[in-house]
Amino acid sequence: MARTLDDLAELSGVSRATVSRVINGGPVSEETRRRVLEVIEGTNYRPNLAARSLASGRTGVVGVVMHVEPPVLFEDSYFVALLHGVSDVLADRASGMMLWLGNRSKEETLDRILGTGLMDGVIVTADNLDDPLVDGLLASDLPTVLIGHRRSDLTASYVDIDNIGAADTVTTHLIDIGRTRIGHITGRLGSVAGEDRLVGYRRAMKRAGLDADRFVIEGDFTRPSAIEVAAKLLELDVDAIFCANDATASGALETIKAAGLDVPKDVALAGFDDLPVASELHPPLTTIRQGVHAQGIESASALLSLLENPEGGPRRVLLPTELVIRQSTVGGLSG
Amino acid sequence: MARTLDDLAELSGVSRATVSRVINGGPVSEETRRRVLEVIEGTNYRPNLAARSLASGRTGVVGVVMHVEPPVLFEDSYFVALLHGVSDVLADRASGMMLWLGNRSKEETLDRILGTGLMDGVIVTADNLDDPLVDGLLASDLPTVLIGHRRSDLTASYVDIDNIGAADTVTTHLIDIGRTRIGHITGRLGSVAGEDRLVGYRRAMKRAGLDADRFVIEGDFTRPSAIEVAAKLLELDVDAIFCANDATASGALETIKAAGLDVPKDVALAGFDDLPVASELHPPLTTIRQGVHAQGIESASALLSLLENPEGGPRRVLLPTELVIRQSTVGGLSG
DNA sequence: TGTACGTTTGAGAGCGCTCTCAGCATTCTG
DNA sequence: CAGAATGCTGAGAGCGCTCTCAAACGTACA
Repeated sequence: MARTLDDLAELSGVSRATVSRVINGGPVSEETRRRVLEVIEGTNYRPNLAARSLASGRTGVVGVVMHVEPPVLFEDSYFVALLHGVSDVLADRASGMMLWLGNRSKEETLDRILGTGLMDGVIVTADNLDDPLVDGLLASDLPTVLIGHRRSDLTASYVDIDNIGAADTVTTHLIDIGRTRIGHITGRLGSVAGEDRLVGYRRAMKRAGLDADRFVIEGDFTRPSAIEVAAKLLELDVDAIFCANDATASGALETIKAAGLDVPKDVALAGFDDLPVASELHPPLTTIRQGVHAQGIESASALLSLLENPEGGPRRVLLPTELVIRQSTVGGLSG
Repeated sequence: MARTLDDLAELSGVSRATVSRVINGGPVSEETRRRVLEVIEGTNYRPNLAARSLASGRTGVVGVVMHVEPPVLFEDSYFVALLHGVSDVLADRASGMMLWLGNRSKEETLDRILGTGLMDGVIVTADNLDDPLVDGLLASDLPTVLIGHRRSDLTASYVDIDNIGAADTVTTHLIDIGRTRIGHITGRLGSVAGEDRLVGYRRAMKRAGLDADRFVIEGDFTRPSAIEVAAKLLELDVDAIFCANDATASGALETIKAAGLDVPKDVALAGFDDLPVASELHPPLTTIRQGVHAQGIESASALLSLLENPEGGPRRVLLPTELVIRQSTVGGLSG
């Protein structure tokens, strides 16, 4: 069984270099190529990635960094959806995907990632305004694509959505259906999405001449925290709540129901993400569809494109969002 | 900046071999070790993993294979929990984790995994009775630990639970509270867990002298399918349903409520897994706690132990399960 | 026929590390 | 005190691949 290029070379009567050319698509005469391919066909030869990497500096392996706390990973299928999109693209075009989760501190994780030196590039979720892991990756010479981005990531490649605009849109929808005492359970403050969605909420409220501060309460993107803080919002007698994501909305709904109130009659409810949970709630949730799977796909494509053509400058993709209106805000709808 | 072992060797006035010994814990005099470590401290030297791998055949990278369809990955936090447990252990003791999902066929995935040749070993979920991916990994020379196992995996290392016993236990619980027309929505048939839980259900029913076939209906571990098939079970006028997992129970609950029936008064309901969703349902779900996170931890530990000491024979771990009784079967309970 | 050029191929020098082997110094044993 | 055992170190041979360089062989043109 042929194990190395030299074995193949001997079997097909050419040099190692020529076999390498056949495998990697270098210039080889048709006849030689055919002969070598025939030999390869007959063996189960697999190139040794370590050797290739050592010689060429490339591995075909891409890193995916999602430095999130376990509870968030569980609670919110956002990351799973993202991962799925990324892996769809990588499975086709890269030879492997290394996953880095939030098991260790960001500093340690950064150190490991750079220390491995086995990846051609990384995709990293940039949730936080202040994030040494993202900073470190951008500062390194490892090609990096961000999912989400901070205003400071001027020269980075990223895939993102317009959080401010989308939050404005959904808040405006609540205003349009006649609500005036509209609460907002924020995402984790300090996170890009959390802060930006708050900005969008404020913008819409102010434009409508409504109080933009009184009904804001801090959440952290998780359902349990929403269950807790939603009660405080109800004490303020709100007639609508815009939640920073669907998991938060699911928690708020729980609290609203427990208080004996009706959605949407007493309190209209809206989320953000449009993950499967949104359509499974009772009533189904009005939310912002942000195409998480698409974000995964786009970020992986951007990274691969960056690797193929490093000279092409940073890749920047801003994906569209869509307001999905369901019965949690407009009760009469079917579906 | 020191980039290679030779750089370090020159800087500290010893040979490359000695520096390598310091880094890898070989026999070196205290003084030399101290001097070399001092030099290393001053640089940000990182060993080149590709070179190390090429020379030693080891990489410190471990593969995790979860060949599941995307909907399942979303629906069921089982896999996320598993991944979390695995990564907790690997983050400490291995240098990286490659993830392989179900983006391609099992044959192709197998080919890629073996082709990469970059992993010291793999952990693979062995869901299916018939699984070419698992067969291929076991037949290869890549050290492999299964999560779940088939009866045919006689010589393999695995981490598993007693599905039959646990299903018997939960079914017996339904019998104990006085139910006689107990339905079962199976997991995906063809899967080890699905089949074994059915066996456990049958065993308990037969022992109690109840009809073990009439109320069995096929599901596939997903919530949507459960919503659909639960209706058929209700037509048979069941007074309890044992669902093959929590996601299935969540779907069944939806259907039972939609039919205007009360849980547990009219229909008692039980699941399997004890994922977060179980305690979030209304009423909270009686289920089998199987410690998914622990399974992840155990499987990773088993693999690392296998890598450290290949002579030690296969590692086999059978984890305990626990019946968790909540209001979906015993209405009067608090909590 | 001679020169120039393009195409195809092979030789060989690494890539950065591990690991064996041998050499030397030192200590222990009888 | 000879000889054996032990501890530490350096030299050097790979691991399997890529990639540059130059050779060899046409072919085209003057």
